[in-house]
Amino acid sequence: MQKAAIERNNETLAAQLTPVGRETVQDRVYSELRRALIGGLFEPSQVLTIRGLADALVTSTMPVREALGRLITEKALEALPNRSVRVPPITLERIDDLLRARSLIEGEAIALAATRMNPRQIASVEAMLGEWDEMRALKHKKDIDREATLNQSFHFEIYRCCGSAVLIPMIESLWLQSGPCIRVAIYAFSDAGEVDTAHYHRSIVAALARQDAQAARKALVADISRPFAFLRDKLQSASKEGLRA
Amino acid sequence: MQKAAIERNNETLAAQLTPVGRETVQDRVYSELRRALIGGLFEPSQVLTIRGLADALVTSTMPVREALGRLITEKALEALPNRSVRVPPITLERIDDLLRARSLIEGEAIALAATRMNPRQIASVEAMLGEWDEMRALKHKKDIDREATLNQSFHFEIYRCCGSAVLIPMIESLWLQSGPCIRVAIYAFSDAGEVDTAHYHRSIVAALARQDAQAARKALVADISRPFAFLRDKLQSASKEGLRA
DNA sequence: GGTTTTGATTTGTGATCACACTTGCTTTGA
DNA sequence: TCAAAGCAAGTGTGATCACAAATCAAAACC
Repeated sequence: MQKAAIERNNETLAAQLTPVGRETVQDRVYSELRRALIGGLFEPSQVLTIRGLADALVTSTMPVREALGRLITEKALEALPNRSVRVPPITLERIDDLLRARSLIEGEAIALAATRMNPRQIASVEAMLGEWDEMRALKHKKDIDREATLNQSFHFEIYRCCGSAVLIPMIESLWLQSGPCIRVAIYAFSDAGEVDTAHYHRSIVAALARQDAQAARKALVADISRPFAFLRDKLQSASKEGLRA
Repeated sequence: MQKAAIERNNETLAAQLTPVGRETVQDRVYSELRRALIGGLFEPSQVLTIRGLADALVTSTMPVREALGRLITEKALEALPNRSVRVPPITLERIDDLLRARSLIEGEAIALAATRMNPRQIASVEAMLGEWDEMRALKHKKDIDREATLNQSFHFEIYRCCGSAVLIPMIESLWLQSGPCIRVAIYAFSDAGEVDTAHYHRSIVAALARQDAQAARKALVADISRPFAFLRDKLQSASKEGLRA
């Protein structure tokens, strides 16, 4: 009965070894596709094939088809009547629709978070703000991927504080759906000249710091509206071009 | 070159034959599981196995596992660390969380619908109200399944008018998540004596008829709050019981 | 020459198998 | 007597195969 000794031994082992995790291949495929979608690696209307992705990800078709199915149910991808799957095309209605839904739900999440964040959590997002300036000062823009990742962390760090296990997955789904749209807007942005994204984030943090839920909601809506509005204008003028041609 | 003749022939055929559809087995499994979930055929915390469901549905495991994966991503089911899957258990926090999300999103949807419904659509949901009374008068209650189905049709008939392709799938996901909870509340309801659900629906329709978005939202929130509040009380007293025992 | 038909290739779907992990029970050993 | 080891049934995951539907290109046809 050396129970205590064994227990102690296990503890030292646990301290030395790093957990190897139990992620399935399907989970990795799913995460990777999510990352690609939010990061805008796929273009709107692009068709994806199971075997093509399986080859690219160096797995068999099985994990890929299940991951695709999951992405289709959360509307991150679209199943065509041909049974092929593509990333949803951009339309004016869809842009307005996504913006409205995001304003509603992310606005609610941040309003909740504003009343629940403790000083520790506020300091954490404030620190991200600083990290941001740093990156922005170092290399003046063009590191779009890094900036997008940081932006995502910033938002979800806040949303996590809303304490709702129901709202957060919905927000993730919305980001997944708007990812491809946003990305084309961002690229157009960086060509059209820099914009002051930092300003919006600063006013969000300020509102959170003084627990002003309505101000936080307002600042957030302004923040997420910007790329959508830009994309909207771009699409409208493009459709006018098309009409003229 | 009898193109026109062939075309005409095809048209007459199309008029005589009813479309057989192209639904896959996986789609049918998914729909069936959705129906079961919303209808409350599965109990909260119940564990589901792939092979068990495949046997019950008389298919192979393949369509079932893909359908389960989809239901897990929309939080209608829950993946345990053991890799087994169960319908999510009911907790107080989850009840409040679901009610808040549903009030927010379905409230927004009905507010949008209120400004967009045409007389034809309003007449349609009004007719459902009548159908309801009819059923209710014929066999006084106890036909819970029929009533739940009618309730679902009533709500989604309205939501469809909001014109948002983004909000509606989210609402479906929320119904899927709250299905098992609601069902235990409904059963408890029908034991605890009848309640006037018709009253709420009537005031919803009245608000819609006069295009009063805020009144519609308020009436809807009152409607969906009722079973949640009931369940909440039931759970609280039960936990007190458990504490005492 | 333009349209239809045919055939080859690609793709999604469902079934089945192999393997690893979990779980519950029995057996073993102190 | 009771905890630990061992065993057996059950379960999820990934790979592979068979098949039907879709796609595309060349060939045949009027």
